[in-house]
Amino acid sequence: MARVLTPQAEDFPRWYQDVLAKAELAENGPVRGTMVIRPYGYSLWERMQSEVDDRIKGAGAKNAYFPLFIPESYLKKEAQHVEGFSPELAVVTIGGGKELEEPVIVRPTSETIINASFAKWVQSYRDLPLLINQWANVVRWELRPRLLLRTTEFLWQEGHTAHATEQEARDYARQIHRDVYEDFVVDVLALPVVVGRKTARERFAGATNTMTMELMTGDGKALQMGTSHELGQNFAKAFDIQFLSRDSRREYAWQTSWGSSTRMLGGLVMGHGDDNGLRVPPRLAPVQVAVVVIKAEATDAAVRIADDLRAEGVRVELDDRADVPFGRRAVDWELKGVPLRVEIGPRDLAEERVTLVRRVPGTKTPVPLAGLANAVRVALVEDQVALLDEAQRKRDARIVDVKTIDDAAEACATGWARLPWSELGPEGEARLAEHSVSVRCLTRADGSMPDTGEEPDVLAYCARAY
RNA sequence: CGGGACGUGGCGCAGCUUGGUAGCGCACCUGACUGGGGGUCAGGGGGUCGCAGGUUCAAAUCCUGUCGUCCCGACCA
Repeated sequence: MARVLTPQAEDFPRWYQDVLAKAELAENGPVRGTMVIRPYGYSLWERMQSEVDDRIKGAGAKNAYFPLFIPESYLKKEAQHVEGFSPELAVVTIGGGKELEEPVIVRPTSETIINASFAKWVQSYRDLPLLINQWANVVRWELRPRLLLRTTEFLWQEGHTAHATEQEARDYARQIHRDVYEDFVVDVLALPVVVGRKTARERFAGATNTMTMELMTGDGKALQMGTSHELGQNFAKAFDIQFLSRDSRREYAWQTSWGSSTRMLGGLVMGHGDDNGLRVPPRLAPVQVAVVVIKAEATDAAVRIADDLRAEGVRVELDDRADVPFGRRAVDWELKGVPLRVEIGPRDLAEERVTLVRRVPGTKTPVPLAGLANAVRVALVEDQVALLDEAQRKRDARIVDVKTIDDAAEACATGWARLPWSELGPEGEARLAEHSVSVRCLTRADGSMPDTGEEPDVLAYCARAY
């Protein structure tokens, strides 16, 4: 078979687009930077939503919905926030055929509109903590869109919370980052992310602290997979979110916000794709096993096998398209990254077996019918682990420890650089920016999250970013 | 906004230098044979060559203008 995809560093974006198209995940929309998510891509997103939503609820937050349109004046209430977002806003000036008295913004994020509600909802310490999450689409008119990685419109989840104390807000932001984001990305997506703290330069507009997860892409760049912010009292003061404390004093709430988006779908492709298309980790896969009928006469047997696997709790799709050549169908499932294929044809039937094809190790072995359920169960577990291990090995091999800024800039041509933050500092960070290299995050030497930006001995991960 | 390319069936492209009535691959439709990794054969549909003006007997091709898109840089979940 001809090799159709080649993820070489120099044409990685091109390869990425090919995977998206050939695996039927997504394509560009008619307006620059917008996207069409195809049904298969959306089924992956639905699985992500479901897994993330479970974890969010596990952290005690509840889902709600707020308006798409935000009055322009709301954005302006928090000075850093408006400064950070104003270049990329989509503004509506006409409604119902008439010029609007006040333009409305299509939400780029919902801190302002949600906090306007919070101001009404929060009166007493008994109303806290207030833990809200929203699944929504948002619009940011970016200068350089890239399908799924940075689109003008994207789907995401954004959490917004208010707490009585700074410590409680800080703890909650960390809890979300660890128990929702890191847990999901590592355990379900099988993507090895570096978790750390943003420098002041890279912080979210309006936040006092931003925590991030950074993924290394196939071309050695960095992709931010999700962020959690401590907002301090910045928005509480701007929107007047005050409550009466236990000792009857008026206090401003302490807040957090946190988000993860359809970019994770792009990250999945970037992190696990290979020359033959996408590879989907079994825990995420909407289709874990494709049961492929080779010739029509095997259809009845295939239906039974599919039903048996479903009864075992496996997500199965039957492919009985006898009018499409077998080779075409095999390649289709491979491009889509479905973890396992169970192929069944006359030869298998004659010997009471099936052929089990595994996407991750690329093996193809005959399995007796009686042992299929077990073989599937084992393969799904092993291949989940194998994907994470492989991605981690590749990543670690391209992280270079350096001493100087020049060495860091050079290392970032092909991978990531790691050096003590004390060697770099804000000045070094600015110099790296001239090479299009940014400090992705700061971690302690043991990989854990620093408590403050001023801790000594923290390490800086530097890379070119998407 | 600075630098560089490109606009030709649904997608990807050739043709332009040297004007002569538009072609290839993929996809699509019909039929047959097939089927254990993008299969074969035969037949078929679809484009006023981004737009406007000019030169010419004749323009996808030459000239002028215009619109749009993409890539590299600053921004970013």
